[in-house]
Amino acid sequence: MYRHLERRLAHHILESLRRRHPGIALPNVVIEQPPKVELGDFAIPTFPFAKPLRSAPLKIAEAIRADAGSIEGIAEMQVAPPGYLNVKIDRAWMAAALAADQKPPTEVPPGKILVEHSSINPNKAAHIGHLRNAILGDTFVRLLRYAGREVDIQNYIDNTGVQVADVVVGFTHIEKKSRAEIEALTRQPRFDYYCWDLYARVSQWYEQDKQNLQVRLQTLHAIEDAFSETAGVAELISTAVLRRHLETMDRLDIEYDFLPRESEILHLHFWDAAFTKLKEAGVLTFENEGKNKGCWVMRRAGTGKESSESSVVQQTLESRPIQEVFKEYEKISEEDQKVIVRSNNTVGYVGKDIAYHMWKFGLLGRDFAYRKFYRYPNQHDCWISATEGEKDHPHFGDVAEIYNVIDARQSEAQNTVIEALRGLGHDEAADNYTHFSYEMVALTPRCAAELGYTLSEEDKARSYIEVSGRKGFGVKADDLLDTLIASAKKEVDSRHPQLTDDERLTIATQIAIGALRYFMLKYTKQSVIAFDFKDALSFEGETGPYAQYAVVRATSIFKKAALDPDTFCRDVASNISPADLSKYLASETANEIWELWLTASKTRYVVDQCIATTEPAYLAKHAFQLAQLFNTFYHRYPILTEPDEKRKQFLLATAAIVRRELIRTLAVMGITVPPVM
RNA sequence: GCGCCCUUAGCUCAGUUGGAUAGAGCGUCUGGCUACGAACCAGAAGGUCGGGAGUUCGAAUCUCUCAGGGCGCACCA
Repeated sequence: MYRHLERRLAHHILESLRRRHPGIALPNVVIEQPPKVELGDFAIPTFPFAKPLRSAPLKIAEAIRADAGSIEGIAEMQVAPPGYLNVKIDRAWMAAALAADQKPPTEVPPGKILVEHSSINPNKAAHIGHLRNAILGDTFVRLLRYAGREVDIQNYIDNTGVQVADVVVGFTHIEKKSRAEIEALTRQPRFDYYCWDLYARVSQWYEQDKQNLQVRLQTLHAIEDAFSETAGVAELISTAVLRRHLETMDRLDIEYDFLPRESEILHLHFWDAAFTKLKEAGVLTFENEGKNKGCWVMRRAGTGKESSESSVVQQTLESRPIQEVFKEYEKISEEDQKVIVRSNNTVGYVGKDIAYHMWKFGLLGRDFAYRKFYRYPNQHDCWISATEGEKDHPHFGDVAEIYNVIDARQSEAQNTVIEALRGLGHDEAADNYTHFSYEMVALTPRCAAELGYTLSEEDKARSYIEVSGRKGFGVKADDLLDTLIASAKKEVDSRHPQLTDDERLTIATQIAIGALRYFMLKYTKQSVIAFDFKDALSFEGETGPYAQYAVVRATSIFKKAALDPDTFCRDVASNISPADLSKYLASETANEIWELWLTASKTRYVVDQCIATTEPAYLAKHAFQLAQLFNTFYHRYPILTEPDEKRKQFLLATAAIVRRELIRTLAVMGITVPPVM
């Protein structure tokens, strides 16, 4: 409703200016927030209009005000020096709309969206870096769904790469385990932890003797042959670890719809189909000389295509033979080449990714086979790719837009895939391809020391240290969750000894997840998170539990009043007359409470902003702001002891609406609220 | 060397398309619980927004430049 009103206002102002000054090109109407609520709810700077209209900002503001007439939902406009038009919302009107939970009609763009996130190598336990990815991705999915979009969630599984090969080497060459022994191990709890340690040992083993790297190459090669014994072992291990990843993420209420695997991209010959098209379109060129001799290469993204393009134009104008110019244009300098097909005819990661993304947009002409892989406790099925699958399955792929939640280090590879699509003539697909890029999670030197790693003097001076799966250096996702739950449990135990242990554990788990998810969302994507247990385990201040606590407080008011907060909330619109809303919100002293209503009305506005900027952190800020305003309100206005019955109803309504919006906001972040805490 | 990102309070970070007195959390200090639960609230101290130049009525925000830091730039994924 807030967003709706803002748009209506912008439109109205622009129209009125156009009427007054026909034929003059006008800049966009900027609408922002005045620094204080007393001044108004929207502020329109009129400076940008001064030049085109040849008039003073204050005069323009005055003219707009005079022309405005009445706008539904707007109470009044005031001109403020040096050149603002401050607009006040009709508080009772807005509050009534919010109380009735009115949602203005919005047009949902057509087409399905595919969000790819997590994509953890299935060779070891998930760590905090993977948590950031999954939480960002899952929250973005929830944002899109809140906005009414249809979304498929995919988790790409690289089950034939070096990382899986390394663990296979560990089992078969270092531990010399038989297939049966490995199979028995996969049934042990937290098999992924076992692999975590083994993976680190394999890396050491390679370092001990470079000859050992030969084993890796052989293993890698053997895995690609679907019928080999090694491929069977790799499949066994990667599937078991994958299952563990799904379990870990399910603890955070993160689910997937489909798990496309690299093995199927290989075995179903996705690449062959893509390769043909890429050659035809001239995206790939064959190198006859230089260091990439015998390879099929393409131009690396962002490597000066524009300059060569303009030089082509230049040279064409000089009327050189077109073939010669074309040849020069095609020629990519060695350092700008990205090898897609190696000289031994095997295809690299980027090539497979191009094929996979053609499939995503329905441009490949091939499809996976599907079978059910994992059923969540809520009965939702997660499907996995297969060479031969089940007859009935959901339709995946062939979508209108995609978002790939992948860390910033891979942006060049991502852009190369986008350029490949563009080179194939699929500009629309390329435009609808978003690399949802975020920075990594590192450890503070203190945290690293706590984990028992000895640091160099250089490392100690850094503000953060990168985690390394290869060194087994990092914080495992399940360990962090366990620590968080134990820490929350201790608090809950002391606060609610009357509850059963099960109840306390459930509450502690909700708090732990709230803390973790909020922690991962409060930082903007481009900020490297320097992880520290002290910050992550905090339940005070700008944290998830702070926001959860605000809801619990609101709930407890209704409990004490013997009211059901949800039904009360539903009936608010009919229980309180617009006259009363107006009376209690319009007075000069009501600014504080109005600010609470106003903020509560912005949930959808913030959601749209998060989607448009692919930045979920704004939602975390919104939740915190709402909780903070509510806590102040809670402290300042005792509700149950309010003698004026009508005012009491109004205060209860305020609590009910804020509670509703806060619960919704937290839900989009994947955070639930316990009944008590 | 080329490309992308970052530099805001003691620490960790916000600051939407340039707009009114640059904000929050933590930490420090001072207060507030016989309660709609203090996982909270009120208050104080703390900033030449890395340096410099430019564009603009107006710059933390845009441009250039310098300094410092991070990450990419494999016939790895």
